[in-house]
Formats: sequence, structure tokens, C-alpha cells
Amino acid sequence: MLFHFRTKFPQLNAYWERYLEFQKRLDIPAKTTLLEEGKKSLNYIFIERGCVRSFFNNNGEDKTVQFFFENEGLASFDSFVNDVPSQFTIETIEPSIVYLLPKKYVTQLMEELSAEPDFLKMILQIAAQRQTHYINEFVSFIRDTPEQRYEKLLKDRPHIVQRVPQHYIAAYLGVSTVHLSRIKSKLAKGKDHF
Amino acid sequence: MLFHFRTKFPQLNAYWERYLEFQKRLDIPAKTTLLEEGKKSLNYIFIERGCVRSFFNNNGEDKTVQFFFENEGLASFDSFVNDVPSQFTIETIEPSIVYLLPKKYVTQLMEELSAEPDFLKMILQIAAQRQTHYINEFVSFIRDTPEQRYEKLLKDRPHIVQRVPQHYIAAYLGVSTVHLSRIKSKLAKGKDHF
DNA sequence: TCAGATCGATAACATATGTTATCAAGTTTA
DNA sequence: TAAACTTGATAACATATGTTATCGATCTGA
Repeated sequence: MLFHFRTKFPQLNAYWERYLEFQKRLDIPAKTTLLEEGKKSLNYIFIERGCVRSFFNNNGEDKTVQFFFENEGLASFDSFVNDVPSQFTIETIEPSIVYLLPKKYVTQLMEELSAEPDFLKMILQIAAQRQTHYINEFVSFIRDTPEQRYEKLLKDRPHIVQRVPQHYIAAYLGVSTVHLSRIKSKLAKGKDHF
Repeated sequence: MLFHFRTKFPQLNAYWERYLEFQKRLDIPAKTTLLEEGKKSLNYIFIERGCVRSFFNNNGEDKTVQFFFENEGLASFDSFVNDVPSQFTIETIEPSIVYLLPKKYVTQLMEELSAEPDFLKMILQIAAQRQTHYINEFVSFIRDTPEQRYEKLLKDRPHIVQRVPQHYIAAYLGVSTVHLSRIKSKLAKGKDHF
């Protein structure tokens, strides 16, 4: 959320910068856990370098739900705001450099921001956009085949396909690793005709 | 959103009531369109009696994404807030009585509400909960089979199964009508063992 | 640098799901 | 009230997808 504020409303950057000093820098290897499923979210996470995923455990199996990359920020929003346990684990995919801003300062920063004129409008705008994002993820399952979802991913967010191991992507698309492999080889054959 | 405010924060009811007079009451038959895909959302809709669905058109086929019932309010949130065309059509399933509150008054009401202490917290709470709802819809496709999704629907929101025609539910679950019929008959057989 | 993990492709088979067609029982409407 | 539409079940067949197993290519840590 903070990430979206800063990128969409640059006039808020001054607020943000006053909190830089409270951030803790972490230089961590791949597969490092930043937040564990079932625990409360205590930090806003900003990614300077690397990438992370959020996933949950389903009968012993990882099910990846989302990917984040450089210059993106995240928190388990519901856990953070409503103080409930996180549904998801957050862990690095690549060796990464991340910054953590403790919840206490985020709350304080939000209070400050609320003094800004039109802050309500900005909140609503961003909340609506985030909501639309998740609705679209969900609609995509109703509307598209796994193959179409993969093609859209390739087109709209190619960096995911390039940097994320395939079995994470398979779970995110809702198919088995074997089937994602089949989809790829089918699409590759299609292109051979040229 | 307004609906959630009122039910979760009853101290805001007084604000709401001042706007009752601006609502237009509609007594309409089934299959009446309240908002058309591609047009901008102009009203907040409150359902007194009946039920409605939101859906989109995909190559000539209806794809239902959500259902709403008595005492629920809705608007195409993104369309409403960000003033973009709605992705979805909203139409009645049963003969219904609904109230429409024009956007102008909603905006005004939100402005008023923002004077209320802790309004920011309320907004964030509700936005987080709505977001969680849609994330869960999406996660359900990653985690569950269509059969499991149907069973959860039956358990968590049985009124949907009771009142909504099956082909709308099939689309919502992401399966063909034929397959939903198979799922139902399979589950019925399972229960015969008692 | 080597042994074990990770990652991805593929085959063979089983199961799940879609498509099309048909039938029957309501509902709605002219 | 008859005709047209809506709703839902089912069969037969085609296709999509999951599961398990195997192989090879990297990658990674002691």
C-alpha cells in the first residue's frame, strides 16, 4: 500500500523519506522466510534487490499466490491492518536486499499522511485498484484456460517467467508442474511454424 | 463499501440515515439490468428484497462472478471510485426491490464521514477485509477442486445454491453446467450410504 | 569438488472436465 | 392455454489435466 502511495502520488514522497532511518536493511540468501503463515505481520517489507513470493501450505504442498520484485513493497495487508495471523508465508526466491519498517512506524506514517488534503481520495483510489487487481486474478480462473493464463503472464509480466522457478509458477496458475511443462512445449511447437 | 461501514460501525448509521431521502426505490422484475458492462457506475445499489448478480460477457457467454442478497449494498467499486467503465454488468436474478443512491451523494456522504474520528482506521479495515475476500476467492481456485469449491459454497453460503439458477453457479465455480450437474449427482450418491 | 538437492522435460496411464445432443419438467408470455 | 423459453439431468465422446516415474542438467553447500 505504501509502495502504491509513493509511486502514484509523488507528492507524498517527503513523508516517506522521513521514515527511511527507521528501516532495517537485510541482505539475505534465497529461501529466507520474512513472515510465517499463522504469525502476525510486524513489518512493511520493501524490496531493493531480488524477489520474493507469498505462499501457503496445503496438505504439505506449497501453493504460491503472488510474486514481488525490485522496488515493490508488501505486507500481509489484512494481517497488518486487522491484526490477525497472516494466511501466507513470505520468503525470498533469489538472494535479496530488503528493508523492514516496523508496523509502529507505518501506523505513525499513515496518521501523518491523513493530514494531507485528498488523502481519503487517494486511499479509496488505491484500495479500489488493489481490489480490482485481485478480482482480475480471480476472474481469470473463470474466464481463461491455464494455457491462456500462462500466455497472459508471459505477455504482461514476462519477468516472472524469466526469474521464478517453474513449479512456483505452476502453482500460481493452478496447474501441476507437468502440465505447465506441457503448455510450454505446446506453445514452443506453435512458434516453430515460422 | 457503505454497506460494510454501516454494519461494522453502527456509530455511522446516523450519517447514513440523513441520505435515505435521496435514494430512489425501484421495484423491478428478474433479469433487469442495473449497470451495464462498459458504462460508468452512477449509483450505489442497496438490495431490500431479491437478489442480483454481477457478470461479464466472454465471447458471447455470460460469466457470473458474484451474487448479492437482501440487505447488501454494492457498486462497481473501481468504476465508482476511479471513474472508469465497469468491467461487469449488474442484473437482478429474482424480482427485486432496490434503492439507488446517486454517486454525487455517496461522495458527499464519504466527505462527511471523514470527519469522524478513526475514519481512516475504518476505511483501512474494510478495504483489507474486502481485499482478503477476493484473495480468498482467487486462492480457492489454486487450492481446491471444483467439487471442493461447490461443497464450500453449499456449507458457507447455502442461500446461493438455493436461490440462484445452476448455470450461474457453474460459471462462478469455473466449470460447465454439465459438470456441476455431475458434481451434484456424485455428492448425492455419497449421501445415499446413510 | 563431490554428493545431494533442485529444476525441468517427457512418457504412460488414470481421472477430470468440456462439448454436443437429447429429454423432461417447469415457467413465462402472448 | 399453447408455444416458447428456462432449467436441469444424463449419455457419449473428445480433450485437458493430474499422477507417478524416469532422466538429465544445473545448482549448492560441506
